[in-house]
Amino acid sequence: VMILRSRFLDARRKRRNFSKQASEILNEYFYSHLSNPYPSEEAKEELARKCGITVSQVSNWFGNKRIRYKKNIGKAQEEANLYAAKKAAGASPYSMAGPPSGTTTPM
Amino acid sequence: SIPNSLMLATNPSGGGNVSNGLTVGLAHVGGGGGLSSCSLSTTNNSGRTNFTNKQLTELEKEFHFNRYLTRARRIEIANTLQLNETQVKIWFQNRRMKQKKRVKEGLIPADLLSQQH
DNA sequence: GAGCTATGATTGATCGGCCA
DNA sequence: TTGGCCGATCAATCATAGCT
Repeated sequence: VMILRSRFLDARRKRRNFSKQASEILNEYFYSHLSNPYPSEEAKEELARKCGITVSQVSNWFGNKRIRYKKNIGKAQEEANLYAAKKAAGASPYSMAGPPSGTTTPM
Repeated sequence: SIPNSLMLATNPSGGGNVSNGLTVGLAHVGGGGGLSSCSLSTTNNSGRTNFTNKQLTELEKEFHFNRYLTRARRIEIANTLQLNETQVKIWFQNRRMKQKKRVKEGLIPADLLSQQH
């Protein structure tokens, strides 16, 4: 693991956490599409635009989210419930076009 | 009936890292001093190869010379770097995708995609 | 400031689809 | 039918952000 490689200018070193609003938008989409958390290219573009990040960043976010959700479903369940409740309350200021296809108990 | 569910680690377009038989070079991630300047790559427990700095440098050099490899050149590079043909092929494939992504994000000039030596 | 967790990015490798 | 490439994704890991 001492592989240092020539990554001195690795972008990872300059990362910034996404804004809270962006995270809300992404999580909202993720948890409302739990049965198929794979946004299309178009959906990614829309998410990127709404979040103020790049499509690649949206892809990275979903890639990380899917893996980490799987690794700790129990912990994530809490978050899932949170977004499920938000959705149920209709308080979705960041709604996306297109039909949600998720439930809270898939995966 | 839920092909795209994350359940059971299935996904729509493949992926996944079912450990394969790739075991080029040393078959273990050295604990302490394994600096990447060593010429032999190492493979971790998940089957992922850790290319050495030397291997990466040579691959990059070759890529900048030509984004696509002929079969003959691939074999040559594989032998030189002590990697197998598939690893070299996949590395170039991933490298092209990486370059494409960077061009798309405006990080590097688009004309690189059409350069051919 | 140390220690630990959360999180965005990178990358070797896999999978399905397409094409010569 | 075969092999290479593309596009998307996985999974592990890196490096930093952020909280205690």
